Amino acid sequence: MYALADCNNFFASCERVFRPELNGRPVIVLSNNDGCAVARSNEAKALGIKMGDPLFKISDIVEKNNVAVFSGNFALYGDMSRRVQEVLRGYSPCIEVYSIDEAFLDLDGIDVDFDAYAKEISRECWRQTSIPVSVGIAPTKTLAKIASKLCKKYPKLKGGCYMHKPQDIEKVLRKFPAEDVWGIGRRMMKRLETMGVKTAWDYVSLPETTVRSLFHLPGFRTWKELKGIPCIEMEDIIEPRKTICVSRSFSKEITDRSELCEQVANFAESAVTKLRGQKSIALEMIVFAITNRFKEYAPQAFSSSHVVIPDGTSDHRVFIRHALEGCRDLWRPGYGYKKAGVVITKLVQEEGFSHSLFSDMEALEKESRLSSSIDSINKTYGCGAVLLGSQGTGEIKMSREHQSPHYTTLWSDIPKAKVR
DNA sequence: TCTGGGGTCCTAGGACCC
DNA sequence: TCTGGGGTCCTAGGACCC
Repeated sequence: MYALADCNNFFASCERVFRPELNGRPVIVLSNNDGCAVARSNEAKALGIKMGDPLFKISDIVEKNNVAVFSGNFALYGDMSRRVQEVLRGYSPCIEVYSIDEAFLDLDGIDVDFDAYAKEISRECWRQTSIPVSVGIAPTKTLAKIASKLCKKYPKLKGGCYMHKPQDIEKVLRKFPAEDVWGIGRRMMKRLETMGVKTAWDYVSLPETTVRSLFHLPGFRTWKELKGIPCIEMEDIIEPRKTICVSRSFSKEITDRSELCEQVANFAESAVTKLRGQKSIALEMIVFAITNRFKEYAPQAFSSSHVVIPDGTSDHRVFIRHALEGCRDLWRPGYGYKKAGVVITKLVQEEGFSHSLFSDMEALEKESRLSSSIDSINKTYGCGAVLLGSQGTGEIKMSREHQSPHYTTLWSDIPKAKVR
């Protein structure tokens, strides 16, 4: 059996933990730059606010209904996520953190009343973190996902749902929209519609040969999982990332090359910090900058530069130097760049990596010590405590007008309690 | 005025090998 | 006239996820 624990309206719920007066009031959380709604409380969903709606398009609804609006506060969400994971670890020795707000638990070898177990996990998450969590338990990951969605729909399930009898599963799948199944995306749904497939049960009822030929291996796996045959395994060991990307949209378009370079230096610094965090070495990267795709009449550009790092590096200064070369190379005058980023496309593990025969090992050693010092200072005093000159002030040009305090990650923002 | 960010996997096709 | 057979690796593009 597998459990899926999914935090309800996660970012919005995080904001409510420290602002309990917002319970009952619609809450939305915005993407970077205060662009789109990326999380909505149930009340906000009921108002018709959709995932990804740009704020300026829903400003009427927001004002009329006194919606509480927050800029994304990812330090807070990351920390709350970690707290929920801690609780979950108490319920299975094997957990896979699938995303910031979801985790799978392998329940193999655990012999309990699973329905009660699911409800207990949910209750305990709430008790320890004040985050509402839906827990679905079923014979496959795909079915566990569906079970957890049922919890959100039916409050009487008290946050936990165990689904395992074939006749129960059939009953659920007959009513469950195919497009809400994990693994069935928009493109696939379009094809399914033309075949008359509307529910998960319709999909399961397709012949195996049809599924395999039209939807290949991924679609076939989903089909089997819905039938109760597990074929998506637990990925409980954290593997190093195969690509690392840091990109942002700017609040204002950038038309000056040195300004763009400064931003790219900051993205590169952030990327190299992630790289070092997983003990990898970068061999290639792509630096890109794009214009505002929504401005139909403005000249459009997707400028990018492919940078090869011959000896590989995980050094702050060397990496940023290469990123800046890329940035200068891709720059085209006459465009207003709205977004840019750095993607590390080829990386290898530091362990076992051999430098080129002609590398200056002494210089490398020196650089490596400097890089480690940068890491430890920034770790102790916070990201951006030490910067390279090319990063300017270290700030990314973004608007964040509605950000909540860093309640759990900054000493200065810890809530104060008065004793009377 | 204003529109997010970061990943993974699979497949087909080309290059190259013997 | 007639032109093999089997591999691997890499990449781009498409699909999916949150």
